[in-house]
Amino acid sequence: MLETRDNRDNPDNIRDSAPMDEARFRMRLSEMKAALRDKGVVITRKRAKILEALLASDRHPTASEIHESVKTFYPGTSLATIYNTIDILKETGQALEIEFSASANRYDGRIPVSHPHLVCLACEKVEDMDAAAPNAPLELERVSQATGYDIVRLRTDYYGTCPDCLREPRADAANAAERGFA
Amino acid sequence: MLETRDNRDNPDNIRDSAPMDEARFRMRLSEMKAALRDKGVVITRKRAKILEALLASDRHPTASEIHESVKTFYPGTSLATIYNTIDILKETGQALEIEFSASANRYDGRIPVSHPHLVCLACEKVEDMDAAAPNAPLELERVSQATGYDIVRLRTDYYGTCPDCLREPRADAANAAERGFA
DNA sequence: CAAGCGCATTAGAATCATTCTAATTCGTTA
DNA sequence: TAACGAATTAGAATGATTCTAATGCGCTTG
Repeated sequence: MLETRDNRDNPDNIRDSAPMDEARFRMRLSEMKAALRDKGVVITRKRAKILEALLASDRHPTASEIHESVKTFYPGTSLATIYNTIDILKETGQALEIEFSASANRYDGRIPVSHPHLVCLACEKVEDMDAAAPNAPLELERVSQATGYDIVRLRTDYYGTCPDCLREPRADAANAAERGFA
Repeated sequence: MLETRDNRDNPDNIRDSAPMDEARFRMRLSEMKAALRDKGVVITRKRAKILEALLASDRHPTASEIHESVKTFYPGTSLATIYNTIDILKETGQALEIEFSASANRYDGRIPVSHPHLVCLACEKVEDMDAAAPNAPLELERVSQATGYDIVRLRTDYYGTCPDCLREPRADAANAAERGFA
């Protein structure tokens, strides 16, 4: 079930929770594959499905959610394979890990460079926020200068309750389950 | 062993890794205790030591680091007590949890409101960055307006390598151990 | 001072995401 | 077809955190 978009209601909306359109999806997918092949990584059928599952989800999937999705095509797939592939994606800069300790980590393959996220504490969904992204590289440079650190990545997350959960304050667990990865 | 400060070298330095001075330490400590008492929380001797350990560390301690520290005073102390107390601190807004999934979470009792952190990927130390803090509340309001979320917290972390680790690129593990919680 | 109540604390088990290990399978090239 | 290396696997291991059920301690009240 696709998420309803509220963007019409608010012209200044800086949320970006929409599913990718077909063209963008395919472009990003071949971009990822090309980047992997450049590093000598073989794109197996399972790995291809993992990339697709990562891109198809509009809520930043967990390893286990990707696993569920891939298993519908290749039932025997092991969770270890998902983690292996995610590791490669992280190493090659093709996916961003969004760490959570309470629950499972989530992954962003759509926009692998640092950008802000909106995290809903009720349903645990993670949305991209495009607005502030452009100045991120400058920001890294500025902070490196000021601190003496060699800064390589910036994490910016806004935590709160999303509009959907504000509207229907049901049991958190049920709410979260309802939005499960398709 | 105290951390050497490089701040003299750079007047624009926005790092804040110095140990608190005695006066600030005591002020913040009684502030925390007062806040807890206001909520009806009993300040036991163990809990007091936990607060002190949290404030005394200049690298944002983990639960286990706090545990080690408290055990030098009360050897029988259980890790569960540390986690219980941290939970209370989180609930009452007196400590900030900095989540990591790869390793243990770290806690900030010195500045419990959202502010940027510098995270060293080599030695895993976490430093406060004061500079950008003032506009954080405005930022929350702006993002709430734009997204329809009810934003309650902002997390901003800069990841990279700290000046010390850049200078002496030793084995990461040894480096990290060397800076252990005192 | 004694009795009783409730919170604090405990040890250890349970949970859960992630990583590791060692064995097996697959794909490609010779 | 044979052989090699990489991909994949099941299941064990790890490690932080949470849970559970029992015990202890301090405080109040009679």
